Formats: sequence, structure tokens, C-alpha cells
Amino acid sequence: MTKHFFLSPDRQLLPRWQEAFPEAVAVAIVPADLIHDDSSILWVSTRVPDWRQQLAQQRGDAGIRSVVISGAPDQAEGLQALESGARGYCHAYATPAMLREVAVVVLHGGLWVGPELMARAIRATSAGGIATDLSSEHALAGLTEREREVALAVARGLTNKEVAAALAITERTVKAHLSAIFEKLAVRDRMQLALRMSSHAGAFAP
Amino acid sequence: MTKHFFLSPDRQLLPRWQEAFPEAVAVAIVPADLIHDDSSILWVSTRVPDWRQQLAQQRGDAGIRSVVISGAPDQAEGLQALESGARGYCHAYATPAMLREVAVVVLHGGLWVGPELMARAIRATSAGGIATDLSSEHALAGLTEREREVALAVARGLTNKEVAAALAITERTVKAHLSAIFEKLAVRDRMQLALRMSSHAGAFAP
DNA sequence: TCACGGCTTGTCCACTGGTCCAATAGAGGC
DNA sequence: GCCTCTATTGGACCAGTGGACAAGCCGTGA
Repeated sequence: MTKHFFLSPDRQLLPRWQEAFPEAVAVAIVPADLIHDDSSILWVSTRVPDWRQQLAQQRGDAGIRSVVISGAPDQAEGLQALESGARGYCHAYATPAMLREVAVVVLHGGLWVGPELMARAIRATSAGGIATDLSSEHALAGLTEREREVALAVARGLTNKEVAAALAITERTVKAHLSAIFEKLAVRDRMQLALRMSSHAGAFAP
Repeated sequence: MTKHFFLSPDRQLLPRWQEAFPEAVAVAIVPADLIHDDSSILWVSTRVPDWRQQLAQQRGDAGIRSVVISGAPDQAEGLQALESGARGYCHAYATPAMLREVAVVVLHGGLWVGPELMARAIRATSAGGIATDLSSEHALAGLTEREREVALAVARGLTNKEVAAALAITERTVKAHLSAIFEKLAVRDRMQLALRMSSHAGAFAP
């Protein structure tokens, strides 16, 4: 059966936690029987001074599912939580319904984070920013519409295969467009293309 | 009331989708009444050739909640989906229970992605400079002197052969340094390295 | 209708990029 | 002396890249 342990400095259990999980237990240290129990969840409050260490310690143990709850969530803290092995990060004053929802996701192997944090992660992952302005200039002058799309994708670091998937065409066609791009912009390869485009920053959104 | 629209090329509705959401409707184009309806979900199949464009088009419209479903999920595609504005990315053959779960999360403003994809996003984000407890902030932190030289040369667009010539070492050694760099900075290839370094402009000496 | 440009795909081939396993050699710390 | 880190190189191996050559479809304009 699913058990819920709330790790807080003073073993204080907020009413809404109790409401979300009537069987919840507040603890000051991580109970030993939580190890290898992949049906239970450990909720860790950021009010615990060494919550990151606590999390990192658990990470090695199989089956541990931890969610960090913060009284004042912010993105940096959320990232720390996920880096430390948490499977979720949410507001300590979330509604009971929301808490239960998070629990369901986490128990099924998912990860739960808010939209803002995710958006930030995605932005960072796509490294160069997302192309927005199609009415290009400088670097993209002289290219056709399709060539521009390919150029932008390549400049974001995508491989030919990825560009092909993104534009729903074959890899061969991507190569064809690229050859035309190299020719028109007089660059020798994709690296030079990316460098040129990033130096004319107009084509990118921040 | 929550409505579910499945956007697939052939208006085909898999039995498990029907099972997950008995009231679901399969469509070939995005229905107009979905706009401004923040209680409904648009499930977009990657079998739709221009699914990214479809998504991007919806993004401007407030209230649209889209989830991308893929027959063969992979990380690159997942990132594309989220970049294009999707609020979730999951397997087309997920269990009905899982699909309902995703729906709940998305309707409550959350984002749903699998652990692997999230891990990747987090890695990229944290390595990108969020790391709060590390002394150095620039992209080259942690690299040895020689690795820094190689990284700078590669980020300027030089080929391995050119870097080798510039540093008076073998091309083989350049590769060795590069492998170490990729590992330390958690990037997959020279393109990502260049992008990361150009986003942390401080790393360059003009 | 025909020509032209844009978009698409195919095959073949040489080169480049990146990883794995392995090895040698010097510098510095215990 | 021993051990670890760093720099260096080799060979094998496979994926990714880009060029050469060829050819199909579609829309616009002469």
C-alpha cells in the first residue's frame, strides 16, 4: 500500500497534507523501511536545512520516490531539487487535489514540475533559442523559405536526421537544402553557418 | 465539460484512446471551437506530417492545451514537441489510465514528460549555468588548460585537422581532448559545444 | 505549351566526427 | 616508491556529413 512520509524539521504536518493523504506520517528523519519501497513517497520540505543532502543520499537506493515541497517555490530551487534526484517539485500550499495528482504521476514513473520551470529547462536545452522571425535579414538573405527553416534548425545544433524529422522531410532533402545554403552563403559547413547566424543575432529570439 | 480531440492523419481512434476517454473525438483538422476552451485537450499524433506546424499555430491561441503522442517516442522529438508548445509528450500506446493521468496534469496547468526526457532537460539546464554552488560560472569551468584551447578552437569553427595543426598535435589527440570536453560539459558534439560557449560570451577572448 | 525555379527524393562515395580499448610518459602528491 | 592526473598517440569501428550525378512533382509566367 502506498505510504506517504513528510520530512519536515519539526515533524509538523500541515492540515492540507493530512487532508490529501489521511494516512500520511510526518517524520524528522528518513525511515529505514522506505528503502526499496517503490510504492511509497517521501515528501521533503525545503525547511529541512540539509534537504539536498537528504535527497542525494536517497538517490542511490532503488525504489525511492521523492518530491520536494517548498513554501516559496522558485526555479533555481526547483532545478536543485530535480538535480538532487527528486521526482517532483511543488508548492507546500498546493491544494490536496494537486498533491494527490503529483503523487499519482510520480508513482507511475513520471516527473512533475510546473510549467515555468519546464519552459526554462526546454529553453536551455534548445541552446540557441527558438527561431521566431521568419522575415529574416543579414545572414539569411537570399535563402528561400524552406532553406531558412533548415538553416535555423541547423544553427540550433540539430543533426540532419533531427531537422528532417522536424520538417517532416527526408534526410536527403535536408542535405539538398544545406548544399544550397552553403553555396549561397559561401560557408563550408554547418559550423560556419551556425557561427555566421549567431553573429548576426537578428535571426534569434533571446 | 472536458472534451478530448485526437488529431491523427486518418481520423483513426485507437481502442485504448476510446477506452481512456469514451467521449473522445478523432479529427483531421483542429476544430474551431477548441480555441479559448481551456477545459479541453487536443491530442496530436506525430503521424500527422506537419504536427509541429499545427502545434505552433495553436500556441498563440489562449487556452489551448495540447499533448503530443508518438508511436515511437524519443528525446529529440519530445523536445521538439515541448518547444512547439505542447504541454505533454507521451507514448501513443500508453495505457488508458496513463492517458487519463496525463490529461489531469495538463488540465491543471502542469506539464507531463517522461523521466528520461526530463533528466536530459535538467542536465542541459543545470550545466548551462544554473549551478549555484560552483565557483566558476563560465562554460569552460572544469576543463584543463589544453582542453580549453581545443574547445575555443572548435567553437571558432575549426575542424579537427585545423585544430591539430594550430596546436601542433595529432588529430587523434584533438579527438581525445574533445571526448573529454563533451563528457565534462555534458554536450553531445561540437555544435552543442559551440552553442553553449557562444551563449556564455564571457568565455571568449576577442 | 514550355521554360524556370523551388521542393523533393534517390544512390554512391569520400571524408569527417566521435567512441572504445589500449598504451606511453611526465608532474606532482602521499 | 607509488599513485593519480594530464597529455599524448595508435588502431579499429561506426555514424554523421557533404559532394556528385540524376530525376521527379508543382506552380508561375512568357
